[in-house]
Amino acid sequence: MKKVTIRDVAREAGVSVTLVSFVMNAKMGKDGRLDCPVNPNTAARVLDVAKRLGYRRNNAAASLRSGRSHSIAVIVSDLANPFFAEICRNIENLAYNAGYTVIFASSEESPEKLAHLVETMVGYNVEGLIVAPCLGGERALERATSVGIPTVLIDRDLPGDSFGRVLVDNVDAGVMATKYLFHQGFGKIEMISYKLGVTSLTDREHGYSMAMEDAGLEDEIRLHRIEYDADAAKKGVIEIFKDALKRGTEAFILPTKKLAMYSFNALNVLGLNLPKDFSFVCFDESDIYDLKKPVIPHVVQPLAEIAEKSFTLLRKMVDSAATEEEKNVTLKAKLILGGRFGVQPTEASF
Amino acid sequence: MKKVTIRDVAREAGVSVTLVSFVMNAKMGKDGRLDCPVNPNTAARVLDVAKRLGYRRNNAAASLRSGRSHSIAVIVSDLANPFFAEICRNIENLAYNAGYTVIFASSEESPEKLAHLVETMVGYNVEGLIVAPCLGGERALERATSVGIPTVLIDRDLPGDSFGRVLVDNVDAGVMATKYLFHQGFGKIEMISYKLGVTSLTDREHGYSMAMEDAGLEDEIRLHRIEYDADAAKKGVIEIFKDALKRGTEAFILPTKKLAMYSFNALNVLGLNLPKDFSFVCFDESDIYDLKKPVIPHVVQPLAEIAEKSFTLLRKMVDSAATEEEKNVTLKAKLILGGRFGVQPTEASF
DNA sequence: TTGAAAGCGATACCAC
DNA sequence: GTGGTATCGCTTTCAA
Repeated sequence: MKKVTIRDVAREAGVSVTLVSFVMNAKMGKDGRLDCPVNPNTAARVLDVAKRLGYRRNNAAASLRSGRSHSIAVIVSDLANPFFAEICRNIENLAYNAGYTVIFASSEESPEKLAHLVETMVGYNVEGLIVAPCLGGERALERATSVGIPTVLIDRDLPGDSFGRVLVDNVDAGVMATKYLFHQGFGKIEMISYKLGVTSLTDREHGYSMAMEDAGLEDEIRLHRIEYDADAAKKGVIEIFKDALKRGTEAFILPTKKLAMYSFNALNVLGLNLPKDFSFVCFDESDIYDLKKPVIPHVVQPLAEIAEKSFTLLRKMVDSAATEEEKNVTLKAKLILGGRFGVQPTEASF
Repeated sequence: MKKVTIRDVAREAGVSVTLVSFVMNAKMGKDGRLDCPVNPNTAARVLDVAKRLGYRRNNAAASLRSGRSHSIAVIVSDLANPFFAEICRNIENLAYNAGYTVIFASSEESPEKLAHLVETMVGYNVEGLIVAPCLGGERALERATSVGIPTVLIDRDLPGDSFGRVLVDNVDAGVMATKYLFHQGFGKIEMISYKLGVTSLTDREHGYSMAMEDAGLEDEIRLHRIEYDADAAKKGVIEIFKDALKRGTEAFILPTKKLAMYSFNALNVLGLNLPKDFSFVCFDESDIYDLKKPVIPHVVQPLAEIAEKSFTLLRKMVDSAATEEEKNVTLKAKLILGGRFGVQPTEASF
C-alpha cells in the first residue's frame, strides 16, 4: 500500500527530482540512454533505486502537468459484436506497442450515451477518439473535435469535415459479390436486405443493382427489404425462398451475417440445400461459412487494416500532420473463396 | 481548443473555487442538490455559468488530488474472443452505469505483457482490476494487490489468497455433459481434449471421468488428449473418429469451441452425419450449434453473470467490504438444448 | 550534467 | 454557507 514518488527516488539516489524525471522518461536508443542529458552512471543509479523502491509513475500527475495523457478512446456501438471486437483487439495492440493506453466503450446505438461517453473521455484528456458512430452522433462528436480532440470515424460515415474517416467501399463490395455470381454463370441473382436505411447496407444494395444493370440484367434485379425484427425477418426470408423456388432464382446475396443466418434457417425449414437449390454470397464471418470446403463465398471487411489505418491516421491528426486527403481513407472489402483440397481459402477480386 | 477551469467558473460566477468544486461534485437527490452544503441559488448560478463556459472537470487533476480515479481495468487474454468480448461488454455497461470508466487490454497469454499492463494500470491509478489471467501471471497480479489494487480473477484460477475469484464449476460442466448423454441412452462416450493442462480443461475432463465411474462405466472412459496446434489437432480428430467408428463410439464431448470445429471438419472429411454416426455435446457458442433445430447440445458459461459478479465483487473489495467467503464465487455452467417446433432452446440441468 | 522552483487543475482542510 | 490555501506528483523552464 506504499506510495513511492519521484521525490523518494531522488532522495534515496541523492539526486534532484529533475534528474529522476529525465531518467524515467528516457527512451532506450540502440545502446543506452539517448534523449536524456544525464550522466550514464547517475542514470543507472537512479534506475536501480527506482526499481528497488518499486517506483511507478503517477500518470494522473504526469498528465496534469504535461497535458498529454498517452491514451485514446475507442467507442463502438457494441463491444461484443465480433466485427468490432476484432477491430478493438487490433487497435489495442497497436496502441500498446506505441505506448498508448486505450479506453473502450459501447455507445449501444444511443446518441445520448455517446454524448456522455465523449464528455467522459474529454475529461480523461484522451488524445484522440476512434468512433464507430451511431445515427445522430454528430453533435456529440463535434463537441470532441471542437475542444481539439482529433476524431476518426470507422464503419459508418457522418457529416462533418472535422473528422478523419476510415471506411470500407460497400458499393464495391456489392458489385464484387454480384460479379462473382456472374462469373459462376448465374444471372437470376437476388439480394435480401433490411428496410432500415443505414449507408453500409444501402451502398451494398446499390453495388448489386449497378452490377446487374451493367450486365444488362436490370429486369432480374430483385431487392427484398425485410423487417429488422428477428422473428419477422426469419419469416420474411422463408417466404422469399418459397417464391424464389417458383421463380427459378439461382443465387442470393446476403449483405449481413444475420441475414445469412436467417437464410440458413430458411433452408433448413424448407429442406433445401445450398449448392443444389441456391447459391449464396454472404457477408462478414461465421463458423458456418467455413464448415465445409470450399467455404461459402463471403465478403469480409479488412478488420486489421481498419484498425491499423484508423490508429495511424489518429496519430497523424494528434500531431496535426494529416492532410485533408489523408483524412479520408477508403478500404476495399475482400471476397473469400475456396479452401478445397487442403488449400486455405483465399481472397479474390472481381 | 479553449480550456475552462474551475477558476474561470468561480470568477465568472463570483464565488470561490471551493463552491464550484462542491457544486460540480454534487449528486442529484430526488429533487435538488443534496450532499452539498451550498445555497441552491448559488448552486444554480454556478451550474449555469459552468454550462455557458463549457466547463469540464479535468480528471487527471481530480484523480491526482483525491487519489480516486473512478476507473477500473479489465485484462483478458484476447479481446476478440467472443467469450471475453461478451464479458467485457457487460462489465463496461455495469461500470458505465456506476460512473466508472474501464480500460481494456489483452495480455495475449504473455506473462510479460500482463506484467507491463499491470504496471500501466497501476500508473493510471485504476481502483481495481478484473483479470482473466494467463499462465504464470501470478507474480504480475500480486504486484497489483501488493500496492493495494483489488484484483478479481475470472475464467482461470491462480494461486494466491489476495485475489477475489469468480469462476465457473468446470467439473460440474463435465459431469453435466456426460450425464446428459447417459440420459439420451448412451454409454460409449468419449472426450477429446488438449494436452495442455489448463484447469478449465482438466476440470471438465475430471467431471467426465467422475460421471463415467459413478455410472459404472470406467472401462468405457476414453479421454483423448491431442496437440493444441491447429493442423495437428485437425488430423488428430480425424484419426480418432476413424477408430471410433470401429469401436462403436456413440458420443463425443468436445470441451472447447475449437475442438468442436475440428470435429465438424472431421465429420465432413469422413462423410459422417451428426445424429446418425455420433452424438456431440459441445462447449461455448457457435453459429453452427444453432444451425438446425434441435440445437446441438452445448454447455455455455454464464457470461453476463460472470461480468456482474466480478464487478460487484470488485466494488466490494474496493470498499474493503468483501469477506473471504464473498471473495470466492463459483458459478454453474448451463447446458443448452432443444429449440424444436418454434420453441426457443432452453437450459437444462443434469 | 545537474538542480531549484514554478505551476498543471482539482480537492481537502480549516477558518470565517 | 462560503472562501483561502496547502497540497497531490510530476514536467518544465531556467540557471548554475
